[in-house]
Amino acid sequence: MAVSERGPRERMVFSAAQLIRRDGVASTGMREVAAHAEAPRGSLQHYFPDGKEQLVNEAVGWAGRYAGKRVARFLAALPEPTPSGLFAEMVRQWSDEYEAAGFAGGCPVAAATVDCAESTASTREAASAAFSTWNGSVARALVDMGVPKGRAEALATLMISTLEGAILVARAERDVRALTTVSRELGPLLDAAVTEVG
Amino acid sequence: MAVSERGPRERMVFSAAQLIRRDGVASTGMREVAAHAEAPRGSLQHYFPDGKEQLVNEAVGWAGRYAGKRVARFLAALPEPTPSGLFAEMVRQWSDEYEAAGFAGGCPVAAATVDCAESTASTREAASAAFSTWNGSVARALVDMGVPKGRAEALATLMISTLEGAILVARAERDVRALTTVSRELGPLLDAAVTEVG
DNA sequence: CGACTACTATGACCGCTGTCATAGTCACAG
DNA sequence: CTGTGACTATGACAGCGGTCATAGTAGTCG
Repeated sequence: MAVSERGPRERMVFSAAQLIRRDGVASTGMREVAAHAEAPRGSLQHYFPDGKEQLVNEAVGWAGRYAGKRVARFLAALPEPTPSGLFAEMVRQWSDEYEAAGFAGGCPVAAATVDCAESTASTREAASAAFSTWNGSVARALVDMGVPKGRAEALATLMISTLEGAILVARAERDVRALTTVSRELGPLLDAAVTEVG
Repeated sequence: MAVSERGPRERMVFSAAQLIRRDGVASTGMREVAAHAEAPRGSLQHYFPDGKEQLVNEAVGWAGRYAGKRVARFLAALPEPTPSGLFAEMVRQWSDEYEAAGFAGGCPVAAATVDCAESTASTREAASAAFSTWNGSVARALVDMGVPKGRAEALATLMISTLEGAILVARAERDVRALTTVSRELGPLLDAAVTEVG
């Protein structure tokens, strides 16, 4: 974790995302974020004058953009891109992390949704935007593989929903079983969407 | 919400589940639970001597058993039980609630996992047990429909993961789109598991 | 009656939270 | 030098969190 790179502001956003994904929004303190980012406490009110809400929203936005960009990298890593291959990569990112580093963290967007959907409108909107960004990336990738546009949007939603749920179950069970299972079971359905046209 | 029925202890567990699913574990106060259950504050330490942790764990356990029992009721409501029909009912429970009462609440087990998986071991175990109970119910139903046992377990995990994720996305977007989408897209795959054998 | 248990009722405590106020440092412009 | 902006550094504050201590009531058993 190259925390020392980049400016203190970005470090704090990044640290916030990390801590939120581990402990949830409510249990993550501002002081804790500053300490984790090795940033001065006073910088919090300087860079984030709207307080915790602003910091959390930026962390969620960052996570959404990160997930979107990952899709492109997954595609590049695949010898020949297929929907099931993409989904397997998306899932593998998580199972790899869990097996290598333990089940400490989940998805920060999910955490923000659970903790803030009803209490903090702006954060709910940030989470919605994050899912939308991510969904767009995945759908675009599917279209490039030959899936019709409307169907691609639907399958992207299915992939993201299933992945999010499997992350949740895996973390509760401290076992990657759910992740490997959904990857295996969903694969054929996804590939069928491209072959059925050709 | 027939809160006044049953004893105060059960009411508090029930109220805890309701508040947790709306605001998350960390943002739900003990005093708030007592007030919501119209129970005396002093009863908290009487019925739950191990404090919040115990109350949360019981709420999670209650939710798991509730979800398990719902499966049987869904089956009874179906003219002829099919995997896709069961999944559609499970999803519909949520989309109906969201359309009728708004997007205030998510799944309490998901909330407990997000907020406590890393911080509170016993709650993580309770969540794991809840998922296991639920998974068992769904898998058993699939077996009764003619799905081979091993496959039934896997499909149950897929159904639950997908549903949990779709709940999350729907709540963030304040739109049942994700729910209806996954129900439609996953249906054929689920039914294929029973017909492919016969 | 007394005793004992189940449950209720409050008040106090400490720790932590997000936020604000104030003052300080530092680099650089005029 | 003065000043001006960006950033840092603390201290204080009010509010709320879960928990403990203590005392009270109600009902029941012996």
